[in-house]
Amino acid sequence: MRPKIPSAGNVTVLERLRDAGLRPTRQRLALAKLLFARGHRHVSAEQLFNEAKAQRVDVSLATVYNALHDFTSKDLLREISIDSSSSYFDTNTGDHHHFYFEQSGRLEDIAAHQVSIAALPAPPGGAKISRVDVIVRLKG
Amino acid sequence: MRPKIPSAGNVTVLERLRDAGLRPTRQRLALAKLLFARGHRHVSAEQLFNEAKAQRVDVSLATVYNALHDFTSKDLLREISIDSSSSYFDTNTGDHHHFYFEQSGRLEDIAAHQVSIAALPAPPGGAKISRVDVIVRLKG
DNA sequence: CAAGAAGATTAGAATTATTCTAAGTTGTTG
DNA sequence: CAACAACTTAGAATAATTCTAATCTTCTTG
Ligand SMILES: [Mn+2]
Ligand SMILES: [Mn+2]
Ligand SMILES: [Zn+2]
Ligand SMILES: [Zn+2]
Repeated sequence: MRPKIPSAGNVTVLERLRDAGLRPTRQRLALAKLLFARGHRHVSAEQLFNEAKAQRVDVSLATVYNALHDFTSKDLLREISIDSSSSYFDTNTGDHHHFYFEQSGRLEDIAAHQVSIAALPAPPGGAKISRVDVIVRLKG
Repeated sequence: MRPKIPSAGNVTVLERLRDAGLRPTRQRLALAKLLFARGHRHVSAEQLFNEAKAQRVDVSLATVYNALHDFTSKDLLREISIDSSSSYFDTNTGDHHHFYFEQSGRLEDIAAHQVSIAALPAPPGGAKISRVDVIVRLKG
């Protein structure tokens, strides 16, 4: 069913998982392929689960959640909470910002260099900044 | 138990509700007082519910949610979703931004004038900006 | 003031995203 | 290959939020 020697398309994904210290299981490979195959994406757990089902990838919802969190903790993904109804996972882990289409719930990247935050007050109590998120909410 | 003629402290809150087109019920008055009595706040539904209980204000959790959403729809509050675990309601509805203490989950205001966003790309498809949120996440 | 209507409250059930549990399976390493 | 840790999973559990439908309150009008 699945090759011992990974087929071409899997190689990069497999290495990516190994480099991150994650075992390249069938489930993780399939999910990583869906996530990283082409371009950057913003997906919810439910969305990814449905994509997997559509492609006959047999994986449980618990595993989708586990994988998303594992990938996030290894910096292969970034978790975004904008809409209280569910989290999004962003395959773009670099420095960037977002347009948020309020009516559809869709996210679109804004390259970091397109936004310039000229001034920011010093964090209280000498705290360290872990990241600055700019969310441009769009109506209609 | 409760005065027919509102006591001094209630007057402003009562007017605020009426001006917003909301009936000043006992529950809304009590919650509005907790919310707006002093300074700006960022509270969750559960937090507000607990404060009400602590002050012997008899109000159901459903009413707390109803009031928070009613107030939000009348622009007396703003809803913020940062942490996927629950929503915050912000009594500061003016233009401003936030520090977010990742470990405690606390929010602190940053005055709008303290942040300057020099450049922003035009929204795709001619969409209109409804608001720009800057969230400075603080670790530790 | 006395309806009556519109609006608000509420207990408790329902919903839903997410997490947990515990048992079985698989990947890695020597 | 053996042994162990890591992973997957069905299904139960959790927790924030919403819904339902019955009961109150507030407001308006005569
Ligand atoms: Mn999470
Ligand atoms: Mn809401
Ligand atoms: Zn992104
Ligand atoms: Zn605020």
